[in-house]
Amino acid sequence: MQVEKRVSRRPLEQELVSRGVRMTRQRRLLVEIIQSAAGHLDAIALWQRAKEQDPTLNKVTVYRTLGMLKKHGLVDELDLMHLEGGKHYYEAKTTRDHIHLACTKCGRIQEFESSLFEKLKGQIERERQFRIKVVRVEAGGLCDRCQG
Amino acid sequence: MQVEKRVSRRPLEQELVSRGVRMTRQRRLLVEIIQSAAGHLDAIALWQRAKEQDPTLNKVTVYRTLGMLKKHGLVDELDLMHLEGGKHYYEAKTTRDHIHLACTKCGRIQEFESSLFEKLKGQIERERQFRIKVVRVEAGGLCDRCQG
DNA sequence: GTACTTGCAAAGATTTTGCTTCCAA
DNA sequence: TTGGAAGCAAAATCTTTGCAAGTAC
Repeated sequence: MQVEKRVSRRPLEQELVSRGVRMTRQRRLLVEIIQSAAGHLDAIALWQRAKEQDPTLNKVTVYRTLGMLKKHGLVDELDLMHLEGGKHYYEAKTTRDHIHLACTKCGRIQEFESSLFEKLKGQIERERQFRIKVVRVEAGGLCDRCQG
Repeated sequence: MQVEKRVSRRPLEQELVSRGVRMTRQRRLLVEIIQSAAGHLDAIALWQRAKEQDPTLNKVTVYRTLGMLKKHGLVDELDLMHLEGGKHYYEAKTTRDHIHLACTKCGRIQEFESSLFEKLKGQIERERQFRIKVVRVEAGGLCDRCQG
């Protein structure tokens, strides 16, 4: 199996600096919010939080920063089964991939880690000679609380 | 493990009729294209194919028909890692879920079936008491042809 | 100083909605 | 016949682009 490239555990800001990315006031703020966010943020939610601290920060800057982070593989982009519209959600990439379970009734998002998932990735890389850079697993259905 | 609800192997049209869905000329055509399509179609591509046979068919009807099929669980909605924009792709739902591998270099989409994937779904349902209605696995990376 | 980044406005892409007319059952 | 579906136009939602002014290194 391919050795998975690990994302540094250092804060995103340090990671970016070490990659030669210019750190602006705006990027510092956005990156800090993404890192400390409890849940999954979409671009507009991120923008709204950022504006509390920097009211001049433009929405476009949010999209550009997210694009930059995505290009560097430092955030994962999620759809969460499009529970509400076609927007995307972002989370800082951790060392271990996880599965998102989206309840179609209450909207709750759970995360799930599994060694089976790791094995599945290994199987894909081996059997198809496919080098996985990013993988997304999302399930929609009813969570334990929402069943009959 | 939960017993998976199986989609009938009958053509989509029959399936819809048996569910009491009104079959119009437009729906018959769209459903036939989706079923016989080789790859994964987005709404506009589906519309363009449909217009060849029925030039009056409106784009909105395509969106509404896809929404109806999705609601009935008869198609899967995919993003294919947003290789080209934010659109969605659709495929007729088969009895067995599969994983989509999207090559970020050449754009090729491969499908991958695995008993590990089935096991993983079982694990999720068991350990989280989560009743999976739809699940989507998409991996982005380099396919065998695009490495080295 | 210079190349990269931001803000602003505008455009682009995709999908949804309101309403009238039409048609399948 | 009658409730649901289609067509049309317009709007809503999410994201990207062009360009002038600003800023990190």
